[in-house]
Amino acid sequence: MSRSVRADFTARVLSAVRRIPRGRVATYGDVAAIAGRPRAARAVGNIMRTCARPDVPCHRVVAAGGRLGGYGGSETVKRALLVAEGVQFRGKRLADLKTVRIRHRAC
DNA sequence: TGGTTGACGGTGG
DNA sequence: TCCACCGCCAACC
Repeated sequence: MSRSVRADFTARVLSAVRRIPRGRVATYGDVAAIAGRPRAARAVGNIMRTCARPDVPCHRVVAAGGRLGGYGGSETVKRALLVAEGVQFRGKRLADLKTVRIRHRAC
């Protein structure tokens, strides 16, 4: 049972990341919340690392505060991908997180 | 089955 | 604004 729950959580996480539109981003916490585990941001990072599937735009998932996070240490690549999608940066952080951040809570 | 790891979040100094 | 500590959760050995 627990395994099914985790598998479902993982599936929801992948699905949530896949739904992030181009030019937008989401924090690990947001993805975790959408998947049903608001406090599983760390687990989301692990899922991203273990799965790392091409159909999952993991580069659109950033850390809280507009920071990039890990991404294997090559944060430059991740930043370049986001910049290519129109996301503006201010140094190592997003220039406007609240603007590009997706909102799963519809108006 | 149990312990460790790690692409995090929030708070305090 | 930056660094360190603690808490949380899934994957891996």
